[in-house]
Amino acid sequence: MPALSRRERPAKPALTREGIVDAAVRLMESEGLQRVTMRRLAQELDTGAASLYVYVANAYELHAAILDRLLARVDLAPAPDWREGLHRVLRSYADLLFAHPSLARSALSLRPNGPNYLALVDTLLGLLAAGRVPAVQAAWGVDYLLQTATATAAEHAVDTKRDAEAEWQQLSDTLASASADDYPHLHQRAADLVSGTPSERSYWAVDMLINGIIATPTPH
Amino acid sequence: MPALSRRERPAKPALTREGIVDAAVRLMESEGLQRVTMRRLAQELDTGAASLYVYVANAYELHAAILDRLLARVDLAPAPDWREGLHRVLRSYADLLFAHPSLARSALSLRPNGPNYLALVDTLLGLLAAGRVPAVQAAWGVDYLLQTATATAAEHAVDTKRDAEAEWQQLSDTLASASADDYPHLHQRAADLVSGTPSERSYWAVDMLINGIIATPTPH
DNA sequence: ACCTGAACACCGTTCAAGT
DNA sequence: ACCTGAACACCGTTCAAGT
Repeated sequence: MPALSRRERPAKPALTREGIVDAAVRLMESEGLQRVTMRRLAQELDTGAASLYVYVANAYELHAAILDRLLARVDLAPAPDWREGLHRVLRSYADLLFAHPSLARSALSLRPNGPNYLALVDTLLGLLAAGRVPAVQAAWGVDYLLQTATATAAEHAVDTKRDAEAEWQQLSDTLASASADDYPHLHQRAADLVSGTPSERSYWAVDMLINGIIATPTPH
Repeated sequence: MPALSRRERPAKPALTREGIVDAAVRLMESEGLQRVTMRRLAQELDTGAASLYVYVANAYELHAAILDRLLARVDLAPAPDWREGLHRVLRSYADLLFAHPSLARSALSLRPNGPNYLALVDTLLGLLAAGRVPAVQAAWGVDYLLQTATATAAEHAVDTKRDAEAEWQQLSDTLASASADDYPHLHQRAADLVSGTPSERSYWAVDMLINGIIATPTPH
């Protein structure tokens, strides 16, 4: 009874790049980026993997498009103060990546250049300009502000198959038991290396980067 | 003629964790980390993939062991001056990752804790102590010094299947043509965002981080 | 104890053949 | 122009059966 089965489900929508990326974002949010494969996504769209290649060059480009789409959710709202504004924007960006660990792990090699990424960079540049940071220092600094936020999210986004708690414990133990002879400085500061909460460290890192950017002139 | 063929090649050496990691490093250096799969490595060792699981928990652990082994090559030799020492050690570390792009891409999520990693951290802590950087700031700072070096190497280590030149050109073009209305700061500083050579930027980044670490007290 | 082949459940990408 | 099935060349991991 093809007529009936046709009425049971809406007609298969035509493939478009838009629709493919939409489905990819939904699949990423429900199953993680590692499940957003050409084959799995095609299955979701009720077609074959080969069909997607009309709209998407390869799996990498698909993943980059997902990140681009998600960056729309970063909160760029103005803050009372430029330094506070930097903290807020970068925390919003980091939170987004933390909420999508599998994406975070790929974000460093996915170099987005869509409108949402541009808006993010523009906002950060504006905030640094408001803080009277010299132009070139600000431009170079923005890269490292975003890179640190991305890398921190990526580091904390451990594969679901790995035991993050166990790995952390292992590192703590290794540091705590480091021999004073072989590793004198490590031995002395083992506790400091693992001190602070993740959010204390992130906040400190942003301040540290801002201070460094302000204090360090670029060559020529 | 089994006797002959046995003499043609040396007897198949017994499997050991050591031997497996050795072979993995060789394979990584010749074909890239993406080729260091359980199956491909097993083939290299003239056995089946399943045999490796006696010595290695999984593919991730194997990759981490490779990184650990490679960190032995980082140059930790003393420098005339603590700041210069930091520059040298971090450049040596970054050069190592640059020389192995596929490893660089994975290095951020591979959290090594072998003796070579400990020696690297110990050396960085010692250099910061020589610079009279307060203990906790130094301990937190070391993480970001290594993270930035790793992330920079990872960013520049584009997949061989992708066209790094084309992607860079694309980003440059996007920045250069950013509308002054939508992205006022970006439009104004487009040139600054892509200025400087990679090594100028890396050197600046290390200075910037050192200055930030010195200038930023940790909470409590 | 260690090693193996075979199996399970997957990948990205290409391409000739269809509509 | 777009879509498809099938193929090619791969993956990680498990497990029963052997030595």
